[in-house]
Parts: sequence; C-alpha cells; structure tokens
Amino acid sequence: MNSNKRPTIKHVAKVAGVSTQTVSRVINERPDVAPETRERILTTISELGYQPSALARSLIQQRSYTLGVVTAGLIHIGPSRTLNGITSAAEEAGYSLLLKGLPRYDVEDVVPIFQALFSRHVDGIIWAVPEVGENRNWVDNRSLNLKVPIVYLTMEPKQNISTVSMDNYLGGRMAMAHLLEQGYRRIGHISGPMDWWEARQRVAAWRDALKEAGLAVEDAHCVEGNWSPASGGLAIGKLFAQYPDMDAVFVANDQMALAVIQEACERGMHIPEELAVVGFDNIPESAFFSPPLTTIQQDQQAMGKLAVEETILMIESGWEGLVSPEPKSLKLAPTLVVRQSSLRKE
Amino acid sequence: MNSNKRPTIKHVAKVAGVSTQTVSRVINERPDVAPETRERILTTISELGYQPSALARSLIQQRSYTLGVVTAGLIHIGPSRTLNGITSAAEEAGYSLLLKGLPRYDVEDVVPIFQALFSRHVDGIIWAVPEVGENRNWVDNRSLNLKVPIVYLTMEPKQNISTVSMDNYLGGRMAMAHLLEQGYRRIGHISGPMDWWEARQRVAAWRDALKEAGLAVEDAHCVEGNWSPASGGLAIGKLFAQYPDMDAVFVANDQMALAVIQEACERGMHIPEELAVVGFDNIPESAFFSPPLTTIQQDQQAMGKLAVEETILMIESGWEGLVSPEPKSLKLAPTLVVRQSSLRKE
DNA sequence: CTGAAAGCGCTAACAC
DNA sequence: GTGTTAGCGCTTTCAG
Repeated sequence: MNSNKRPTIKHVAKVAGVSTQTVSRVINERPDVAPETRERILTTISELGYQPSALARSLIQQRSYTLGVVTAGLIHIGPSRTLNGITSAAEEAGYSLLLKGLPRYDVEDVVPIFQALFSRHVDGIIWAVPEVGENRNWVDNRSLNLKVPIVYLTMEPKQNISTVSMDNYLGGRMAMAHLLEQGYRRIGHISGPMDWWEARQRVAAWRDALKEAGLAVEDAHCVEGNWSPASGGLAIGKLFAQYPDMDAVFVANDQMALAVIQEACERGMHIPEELAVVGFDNIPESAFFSPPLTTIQQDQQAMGKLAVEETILMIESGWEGLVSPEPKSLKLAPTLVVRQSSLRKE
Repeated sequence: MNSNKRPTIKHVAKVAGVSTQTVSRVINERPDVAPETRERILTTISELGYQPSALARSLIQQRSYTLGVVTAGLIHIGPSRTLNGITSAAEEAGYSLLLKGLPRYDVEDVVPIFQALFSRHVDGIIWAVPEVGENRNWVDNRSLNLKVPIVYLTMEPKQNISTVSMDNYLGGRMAMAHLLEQGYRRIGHISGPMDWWEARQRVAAWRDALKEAGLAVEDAHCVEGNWSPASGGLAIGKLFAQYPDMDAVFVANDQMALAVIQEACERGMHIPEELAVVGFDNIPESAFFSPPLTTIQQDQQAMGKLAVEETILMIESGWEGLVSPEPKSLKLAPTLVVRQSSLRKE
C-alpha cells in the first residue's frame, strides 16, 4: 500500500482530495480552513505518515531555523558544557544546530567554515571558540559584512560585534579577595597559557589585587602553565624555587591546582597551613581533592544558553548589517566556592 | 555594485553569459566544459562571491551529506570525547552534522527527534546515547523500517542493527586480571548505576574474574554508585563495613575512585598497601591523584570516528532497509594504564 | 560542448 | 474557504 518513498505534500493533497495549498495551510495551522477539511487532511497525514520537509520550507522562506555552532576543544569540560547549554536552549527555541568542530584553536582560514555554514542557510552563528593568540584577527574584516548575525563567545569585547563571556577578571578578583581576606599576603600565581585571553584576565586580576592591597607584584611570582595537570606540577616547582616564602597560590584552573596539591603533599607540606590554594573552574573532582579545593565556579551552560538567546534575538528582530539591536558585550559573573584548601585555621 | 542578496547560480549565468547548467557543470567539476568557458565562469563566481546552496542541492539530489547526531550527557567527559571524534571524522568525510541533545538519558518519546532529523533529510543517524534503563525498547519497532541507516553507540549488541561500543566487559576483565596478578584476592567492586549497560558489563567482569580464579563472589562485596565522586565516597564506606578484610577494589569510574582514595586517606589507610584501587576511564586528573590511579583507558574519540565511518559506509553502499551491508556489532578494546594505586610492593 | 525544459517539496500572492 | 500560478536555487534529462 505505502509507496517506498516518503510521502510529499502532493500525495497528501491527492489522497485527501484537496490542493497542496490547503494541506500547507493545515500544516502551518492557519485558521482559514474548514474544520471538516482540516480533519480529513490531518487524518490523511497521519495515515500516510507524512512529514513536511524543512529543507524545502527553508528554501522558499529563506529561513532555516538553524544555527551554526563552531566549537573547538570539545574534549575539555568547559567547551562541552557550553555546547550542552547551547543544545538545550536551541531545542527550546525551536532551532536546529549545525555543528562544526575546529581541529585547533588557532584556525587561520575561517572562510571554508563560513561557506559550509552559509551554504546550508544558517540563520545565525555562534562562534564558541575561546580567544587564543591571533584567532580573532579576521573578525574585523569579515564579520561586519556578513549576512547573518554572529555571537562570539569567550573573548575580549570589541566594537560592533556581539560577545558573551564569563567575567574572568572578576573571577580572579574574587579568588584573590578571598585569599587576602583570609590573611594571606604572599600570594603566587600559576597562569594558563598567556596567549589565551582568559588566562591573561586571570593574571591581571592577580596583579591588580596585589597592587590594590599595597603588596609587591613580582614577575617571578607568576609562572605560566598550559592548563594540564602536568604543567601545574612543573609550575609549582618553579614557584617554590622563585618565591620560597609564598604562603598561598592562585592557580588558573583546577586541573593544575590538583597537581599543585599533589606536589606540595610530596614535599611534605600541609595545605592550607603552609600553602593555601585556590583554583578555577570547579570541576566535579575538586570537592574530593585532599584537601577539597576552593575554586571559582563558572556556569558555562548558562553562557551557551545566553549566546543562543542573543543570536535568536538578533535574528528575529530583523537583523540587517549591524542595524537593529546594538551589538552587546555580555558578561556572566562566576561564583566563589570555598573549601578547605584556602581556610586559615583560627 | 553588488546586490544585497546573496548571488545565485542565475546571477552567475547571466553575468558570465552562459546558461545555469553550464555554471552547474563548472561547480560540479564536470569535464565537458570548454576550458575557456570554465575560466570565465570561475572568474565570475569569485567576483560575485557566489556560493552554491547546499539546501537546493540536497532537495533535488535527495541527498544532504548531513548526519544526524543524537547525544545526551554532554557535560560529562565521555560523551563529549565521543562527539569530538564524530565531528572530526565527519569533517574529514565531507559530511555536516545536525546535533540534537537529549535532556535525559531515558527519553521515552523518540518520534519527534526522528521527525526533526528526517525533515532535514539527514542521510544517516548516529545515536550516541548510552543504553540506560529501557531507553532501547523502541529500537525493534522503529528502526527496522526507517529510511536511513542508524548506528547505535554504547549498547548491548542486538540483531539487525549496527552498534559500536567500547568493550566494557573486556576492560573490567583487564582491571581484574591486573589485580589478581598483583596478588590481591579479596577484591570488592563499586559499580555504576545498575540500569546502565556499561555498569552491568563491568560488574559481570568483576564477578566472572573472581569466579574463574576460584574465589568467592558475594553480593555484599559489590556496592552501587551513581558515577559521581560523592557516591563513591558513600559506597566505599559501605564496602568497608560489609567487607572488612577487602584488600583491593575495582571502581567503575575514576571520579568515584578519587573519592575512594580520599576516604581511605581520611581513615588513615595506605594505598595500595592496605587497599589497592583500580578505576575506569583515565580522566586527565587520575595521573595526579595521591597515589596516581591505575585505570582502564577507553578511546571514545576513536569510537565516534568508527561510528561515522560505519554510518557513511552504510549510506554509500546504497543502504535500503537492512539489505546491503549486514548490520555489524563493533567493539573497541580499552587498555590498562598501570599506576601506583594498584602496585603491590616487593 | 552547451542550452531548454522540467521538477525536487514547499509556500507567497493572488484569484475565485 | 479553497485553488491556481509562480518560483526558492539547484540538477537532471534530453536536444542540439
């Protein structure tokens, strides 16, 4: 009975004895169809298992209800949390997602990426790749004359484009404020790779907090890591050598902080008595380090969600060039999670 | 000069003074175009910044070069690693990805998911959701008469469908073999949630390994966790009570194993002297636990890659119903990573 | 080698 | 209320 191919609107129309236009009206829930006709068509639709083609619809409406998402570093927890926020928010808003993963952070040639996205008529783009090195250089030239809105995640706010980021500087300040409040005064820093915007923000927070507290800031008190636990171990070793009377360390992520704890332990040092440690990220494991790690929590899912909402807002307000909604730079505030690794005993 | 709208094949044809077909031939790199004409058209294309519409092409060719990917639990490292493998493999094969994230593992009503995917004419589907509870019940009824091939990840192999999974049973056996070889004989187990297929496989491996070694298997020697570190802490507490002379424990994931180490440490126990620990997953942190954790490494990126390759194989071999390539059940072997947490001192 | 006509599945605009 | 016509941007015949 059923043909092998998927039924089209034509099949439905023929079987129900109406024109395709009427079927179209029913599908799109237009009011101007006789209740009786509507019933008949709905029955036919479910009998045939008919399903409208979003492709054909996109073609004629010049609107795909699809967002392009560009990510990198999905193996890390941060980017995947963000993506998770994006998927659920898009679902909720009735948008589909076209996903592209970059093999590296510093992809130089973005043209093919955009082409792939545009050729599938995405209505908007979420550039969920953190700012690293020169990987935002192309933004000025390209993005201003694109036909669809783009929202950039995790980057230094810029004129004329929309960005959504965690406030890494604020997070760093919260970590430092906490340590200072606990009475620590000789605070070192292990940073992320300095070509990362996020890493630089956290370093700046460390520096400014010390300065504002009237404490000396020395280059030798800050060592660069690469986010990996191994690099954290190396960094703390250096720091012990360069800053022997350090009493606390602000570490730019939890993975490196774990290695710091581990290395301190191996040297027979007690945390937090001899060295207080504050991390960044609040990975699920950090509550179970020995001692549990004080850290800065960032809600990356919320960031993804916000990015989707912004993009859709730009789309639906009839975005054209950079007319309607002014480009915004949104920042989300992280929160401080206090655990034992930073608590000065009475 | 440039019109506001994106140029179409018609514009190119008009400007180049040829018919749209000829432009089409050039785009698709057909040989039967005069070199001179081809040059002129290529020039026009780049002058106009023309870009073919994949949408229109998909519509007429009934082929979208797009894969639907359904995931769940992206906030966890496993699923996102898998997705990362999928994105890079798809990119390489020239396929786009339509991403759907499920809000939970046990989504009952999969019909809307498939509808959304089909309405966008995906050529194949990768169901990257682990088997949990009853969430594969629908497979029999539906999948057999779908119009596109599906590959299911992380599930018990089943007749007539294609699956790709890590060999969790093998992984469990490797963990157990290692502990037995080190001389441990009273080995407990902390499992994942028993409604997860992966958790059951690991339990079965624990059980079978003990049995085959001629050791007693008691229900009280296995406690169920829920993958979270917190649950691991609870579970090891129970296990200490129910199995006081336990000398080793195989923990179903690294996060729970971390809490085990932490709890043992708090009770003043030494690892591995008084309790050997083996985990599962090899998260980046586990090399930096105190002591570093012996664990089972699974290459989830490879799994994602394999799933893409299988799906495309089915698509391109002219899949119809379940005719051409027989459904396969592929399994990937994990590897053992030995660290200090399980090494019996001489 | 190149072009004309038809149509993928759908909807906008207009008739009746 | 409902049908007709046209066309989204492309490719597939089939002529020449």
